[in-house]
Amino acid sequence: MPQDSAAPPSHADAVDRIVGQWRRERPDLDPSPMHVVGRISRLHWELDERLSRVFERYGLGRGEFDVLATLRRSGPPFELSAGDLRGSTMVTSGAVTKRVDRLERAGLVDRRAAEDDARGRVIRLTERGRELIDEVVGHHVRNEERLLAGLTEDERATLADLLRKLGQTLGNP
Amino acid sequence: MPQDSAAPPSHADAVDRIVGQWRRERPDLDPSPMHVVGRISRLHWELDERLSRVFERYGLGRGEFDVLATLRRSGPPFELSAGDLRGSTMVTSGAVTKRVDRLERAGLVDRRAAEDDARGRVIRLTERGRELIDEVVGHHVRNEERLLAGLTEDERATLADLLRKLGQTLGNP
DNA sequence: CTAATTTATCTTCCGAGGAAAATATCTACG
DNA sequence: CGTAGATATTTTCCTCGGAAGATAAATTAG
Repeated sequence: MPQDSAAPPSHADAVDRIVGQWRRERPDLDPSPMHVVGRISRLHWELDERLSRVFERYGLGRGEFDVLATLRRSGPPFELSAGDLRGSTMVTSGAVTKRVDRLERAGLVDRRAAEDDARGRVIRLTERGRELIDEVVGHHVRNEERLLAGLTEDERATLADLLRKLGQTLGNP
Repeated sequence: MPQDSAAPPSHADAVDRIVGQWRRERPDLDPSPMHVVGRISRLHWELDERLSRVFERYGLGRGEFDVLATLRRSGPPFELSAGDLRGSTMVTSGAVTKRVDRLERAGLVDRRAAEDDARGRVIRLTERGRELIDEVVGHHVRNEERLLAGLTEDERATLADLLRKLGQTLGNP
């Protein structure tokens, strides 16, 4: 008896079960895209959960970490405009304002008017902010490394390439 | 001149640029896990954005869609306890209560006491709810299909397998 | 059988971020 | 130069979901 292409893999996960339910209930639909889309969604949820634990240990939320990390990796003098931060962090301008508010209150960044454009504001890591993010990022990447430890080097590379391609072709076949 | 394993791919994306920044700023760290983790995060964001558009066209948010879809794919009689819904949708019990509140107000589900356990509540799709979710799900899977159109069948299968494996080994190497 | 514990759901309070309006400033054009 | 329209950021109001406590009912211990 030949293999059925719809046969579940040897170790089914929650997404396989969901796809199976849809096949049974709606045989007119092809739910196979969920194998990719649903897993990205679930993995994001689980990763976020685990990565947040590290941030919390330092009194940071995901949003604050993102801002600090964006400033840090931009290099000296560790400053960016609010608009730059919005572009890097994929949130609205209002959210950037509030994230920076919290970080400013905590003494991790400061704000000043831009020299050339009085509408603009320059957000800069303070010394404390730089020290903190440098420490957190170390824990963060080691945490990520640990989470990926179940995949071989080759698998990670293949996965990264496919995800890159998906991101670049999303909706543009 | 041999290839440098750190050389960026021909078509770098935002994550490649971020990893490059970290390599420059923190050469003591290995930011390569971000190639996978960072892309899952970004893809989730973009997918959520695009998938939500379909839900909005039917006056639904992601949360409401999740509940309706979970009830629908569970099969006749399209009813589950609040606890079952919590397990499937990865939110807290309070969030389930509120999602169901909204759906109940919209006449898409109804709630009744469980027969065997007076603490329990049974949430069931109404006729309108079933009709609506059946229509939305069709659009939804076609939307997902379109979003994945840039990947070949083989690439999708490989991607799905790697994501499944990652989910199953997360933090358990 | 009664009291303590556990379980299922809901309620209350709060924080994060989105949408859109409000401000302040810059740029262009007549 | 002066005003209309763009642009950068902040403010206001609102929704969603989390955390933790409240309720009510089931289960278990004695």
